[in-house]
Amino acid sequence: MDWADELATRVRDSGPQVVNDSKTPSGTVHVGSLRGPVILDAIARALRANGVQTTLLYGVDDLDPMDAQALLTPDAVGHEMGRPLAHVPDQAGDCHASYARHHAQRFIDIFAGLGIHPDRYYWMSEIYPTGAMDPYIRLALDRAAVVRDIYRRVANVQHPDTWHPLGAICPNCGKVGTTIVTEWNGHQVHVECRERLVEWARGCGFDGWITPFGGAAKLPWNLEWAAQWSLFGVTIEPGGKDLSTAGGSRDRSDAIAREVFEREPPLNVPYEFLNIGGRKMSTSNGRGAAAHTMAEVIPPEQLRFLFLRPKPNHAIDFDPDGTDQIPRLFDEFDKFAAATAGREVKGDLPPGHEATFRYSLLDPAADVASEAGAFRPAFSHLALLAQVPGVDIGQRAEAEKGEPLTSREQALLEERTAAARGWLDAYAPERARVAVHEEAVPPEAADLDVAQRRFLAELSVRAGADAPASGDDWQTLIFEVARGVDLPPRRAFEAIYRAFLGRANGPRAGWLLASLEPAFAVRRSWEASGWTTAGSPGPIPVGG
RNA sequence: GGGCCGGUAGCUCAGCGGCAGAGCAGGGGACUUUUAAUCCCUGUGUCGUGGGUUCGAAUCCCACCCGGCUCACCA
Repeated sequence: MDWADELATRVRDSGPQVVNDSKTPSGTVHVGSLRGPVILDAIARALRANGVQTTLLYGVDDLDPMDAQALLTPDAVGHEMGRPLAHVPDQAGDCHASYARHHAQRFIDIFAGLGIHPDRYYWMSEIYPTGAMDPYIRLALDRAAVVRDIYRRVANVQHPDTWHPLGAICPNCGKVGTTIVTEWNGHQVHVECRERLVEWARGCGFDGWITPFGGAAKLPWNLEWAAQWSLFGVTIEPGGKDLSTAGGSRDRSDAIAREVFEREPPLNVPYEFLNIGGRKMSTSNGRGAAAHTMAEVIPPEQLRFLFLRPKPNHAIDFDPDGTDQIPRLFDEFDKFAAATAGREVKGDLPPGHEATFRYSLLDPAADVASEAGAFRPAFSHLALLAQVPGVDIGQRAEAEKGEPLTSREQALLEERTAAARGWLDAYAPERARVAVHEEAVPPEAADLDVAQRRFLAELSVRAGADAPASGDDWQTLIFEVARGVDLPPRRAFEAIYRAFLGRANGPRAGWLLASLEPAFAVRRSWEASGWTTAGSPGPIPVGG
């Protein structure tokens, strides 16, 4: 991801930078909408790494009108639709001051979990009453004709000549989505709260003059955006493709910044979205897409990595459902970590891979070398171990590493194990699942050759006699018996996997068998061997 | 209709003027404690199509085809 560092180099000599983004807290968030904030954070980190004094701002546009009734209780729809989000009561009733606070807080909590810590959150519902927006409101009203011209020219939207760029909050019903300003006399605006201005909310019919300052009115979206740039001195602001399209919101706000507020707009970093399975992300496209599920399965650093690895203007096609994309994401992350730690890695690495790793870390101040060098067991291996009862994953990881895990590595292991379990629950393809076929000998056992069947028969007899109790006991026995019948260990293990799991490979066989009912282990070995008490190998009684 | 992104090996993608690449999957082999481990070997693909520029094009230019997203009301 050299793009962030390139950007930083580009603005290095332009003085302090203010990076900004803002969001309307209209409701729930899906994973894809986190790409913007992650990019925002990476830009801020890259600027700081390049010695640029940087302020990271995040705004909550909570004076925007409530326009989604899905999250309102039915009796609240009529009264609340069209009112500023900050004035709508919290529907969840969990002690937030408003609907906007509730949703914004949930969003902010996600930020923190992803290592995103803006220097300041600002709330438009708090900014307007201070009068800070008044100069911009005045400018917008004075230059209403210019604004109308911009809409016509840039966005091909023709407003009536009486239209003024201001959203007054109706002094009678408190709604902002239903009002229209038709006149401005330099002190006051003429407001009409129309019953049917929009389909989604009802106006009260108010008609009169109000003073539009100090929180009595808000600027419409495109003007508010441009005014924020002026108010906060924003120099960089990434924008999703929904805004950054030609003739779209960003173009309009850019023109407004230049022609109405007379300020050069900030540098845009347009970014693409995250698609699920080549389709637009939504909670309805399958079990795979739900945001909370995704967050359970992908730890924060891998989620950051997912967003930061591709260039911002490349769409991310993520399809975790029934695929190995999540294990691959971990493998790729581990590869970047290994490379950053200076270890030899297979295959190619994109330019700037060290930066990608660094900016994927949760803690901006983390010791990159130590993080990169930390032991991380392979995700797919964990997913396998997680399916075997009685396995001590911590012990296994330690054995693999060859020395005790540090406390950090212990934490990584736990996080990753939880992710693996979540993946198995929600997304994993059938071939990644391991299940003991309890009912009958799996069909895959039919492929066993005579030597393997002999091994299973012998194993059954010996296990019946020795009663191995632990995984180690079983493991030793397996090797012993294999040696006894002159079968290479690899083929011996394959025989066990086919007989019990119906597949050619699996988790450590000794521990697998130790986790089963001893009588069952003995019986199944015998059944799958096709041996009879008479001692001759007959056909294997294969079941479903 | 406008905009953006993509179309390179079975899959995921890198390469973006100089001999078509990697990972994974697949195939073959080695390994007597190996556990989807490790190691070695294995890639003949109209680089979406058609033109053009160039000594040389997957790469630059033009046109087109296909796929996806997005904007065309508000935010």
